[in-house]
Amino acid sequence: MPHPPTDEREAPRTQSETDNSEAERTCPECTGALVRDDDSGETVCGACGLVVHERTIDRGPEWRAYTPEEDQAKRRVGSPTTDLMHDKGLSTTIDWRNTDATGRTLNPRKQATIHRLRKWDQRFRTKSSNERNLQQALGEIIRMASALGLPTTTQETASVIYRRALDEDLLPGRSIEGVATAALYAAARQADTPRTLDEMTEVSRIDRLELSRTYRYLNRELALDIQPADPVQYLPRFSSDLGIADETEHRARELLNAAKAESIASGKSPVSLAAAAIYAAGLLTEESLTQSAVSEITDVSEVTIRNRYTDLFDIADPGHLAT
DNA sequence: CATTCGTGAAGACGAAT
DNA sequence: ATTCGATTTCACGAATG
Repeated sequence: MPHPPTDEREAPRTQSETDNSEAERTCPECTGALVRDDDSGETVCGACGLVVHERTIDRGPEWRAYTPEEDQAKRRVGSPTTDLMHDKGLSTTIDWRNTDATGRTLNPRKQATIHRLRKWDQRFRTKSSNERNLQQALGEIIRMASALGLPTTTQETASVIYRRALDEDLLPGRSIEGVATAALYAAARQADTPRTLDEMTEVSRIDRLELSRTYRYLNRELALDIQPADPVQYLPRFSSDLGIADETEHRARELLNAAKAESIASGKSPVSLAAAAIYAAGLLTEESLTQSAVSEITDVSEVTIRNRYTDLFDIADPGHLAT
């Protein structure tokens, strides 16, 4: 399946470039300061060495052809070399002696450099099997993320989390798919665009229970420290899925904020509260929203919606019931 | 007839032991 | 690993419009 020289360059590039502008100046993993390495074109964390941004990837062919003959001549099989492969397949080994090729001892500054190189060389080689594992996981993460409409930044966060899990040997006994899904779930929550467990399991091959277990495991072992989701974060998505008026969504937001202020929200499932708030707001704005409709798209049972939305009315403003 | 509301049994989860 | 308390869900029937 040869790809045409020109067509492929413009089409499917949409969101990825635009949001790379002046992103964060600290490492997402250890919050150390980021350092720009001009030799490799990478941005690297000064503290833990995490590579944050690799060079922009150009998936098109790196050559151009102006005649059919030229096209035939330049066409070849395989992808262009990219920076995604750390050594482009050309591994080397570094000697352990602190001498140069003629046997002379290196000066201290050079020794330090070599020491660093050796350390990284070691890491790269011992990680080669992990890298293959990572490739597969990243593929899954990207696939699921696009199915859920999650942006590239979230995918990057997910891959960082996955990498950490890999580094800490958290994988044995767990499926790659499971950890990948859990990492993406965690990343979505960290980015304040949470997806429900049910939504995740729809695009993943693992079931809800395993996802939930794996996520908790990651959360604890990696000390991800993710706060419980804010119900408000679910509102925009649910609202647009239900096709309700802005007015209604706005009322729902007010109800949730009131609930938060009265600390009614703690201990309850955030998704339930969001669903209940939408239904309650629908009553207030006379929008014909049935419990079953809300239940349908939020995956919250009608019973729970009933229980929660009465709570919301209780604390919000007891005078509103007549309208 | 559709929608809403209430109830009790049952499952799942987090915390504590 | 088990137990306990709170929350959510399921199944059902009743009331309301």
